[in-house]
Amino acid sequence: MADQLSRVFSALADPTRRDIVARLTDGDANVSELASSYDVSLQAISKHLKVLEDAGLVSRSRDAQRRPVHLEAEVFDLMTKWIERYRQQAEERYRRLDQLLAETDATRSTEQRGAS
Amino acid sequence: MADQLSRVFSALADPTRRDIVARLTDGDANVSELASSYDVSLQAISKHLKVLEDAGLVSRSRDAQRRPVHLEAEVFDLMTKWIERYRQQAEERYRRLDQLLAETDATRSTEQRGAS
DNA sequence: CTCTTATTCAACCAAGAGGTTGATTTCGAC
DNA sequence: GTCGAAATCAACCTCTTGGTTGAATAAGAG
Repeated sequence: MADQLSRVFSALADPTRRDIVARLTDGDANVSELASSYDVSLQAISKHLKVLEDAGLVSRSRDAQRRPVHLEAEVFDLMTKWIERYRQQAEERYRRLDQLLAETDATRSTEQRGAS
Repeated sequence: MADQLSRVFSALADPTRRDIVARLTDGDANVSELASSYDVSLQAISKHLKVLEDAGLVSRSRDAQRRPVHLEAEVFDLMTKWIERYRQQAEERYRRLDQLLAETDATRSTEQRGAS
């Protein structure tokens, strides 16, 4: 479908799916266990889990008829890396801007330059 | 529409919009400047910017006919907080599990307890 | 085997997303 | 005032999404 980062962000754009993720930090759970918390059908939750699985956010094993859902924490790093990169770049830019503004007066008298 | 967290995740689920965000870390840009980088219409980019603005990821000021787009870094914190909370909880859970497994032998002889 | 439980598959539907093109607004330049 | 550039609005189209219900599959329990 799309790249993984898109799938991860897209998966977490839904409140029900974010709630499922939150729930899974307390431990693995079956589809029906998860479904009991929401007022949508079991099939709807099954679909949500497929989306989370495709994004790599959860994995599913097998225990008789049950399919325990397990949270995969590693994928969060992918997002964190993306976010932090741009957040830091943005902050860096503000920092440089502040510095530039602060230097405006000072530099005028001494007249020194340095390429970024 | 939806809660802000949903809007933010949803906004970043699109590769073009993520690219726009990346582009904006280099500095503000007009709609047409941004649009020139992509092979979709200006109107499509205008729509993308509206989505980013509704999510609080960018803001737009006015400079004659131009509408400079500015990246708002603060909103990233909202996501980071959400992600970190569950990532840490998940890691915490693994840590406790490891500890539990490690204690299984040791505790058997000394028999001491402590509620978490 | 048959029954029951857990889950998925399939078909369908309404609403939303992302794209298009054409018209309209907003402002500076002439 | 008129022209042109920048951007948005509006109508439309197609594909996706999140939901439904009903049937099918998988696997333990009787």
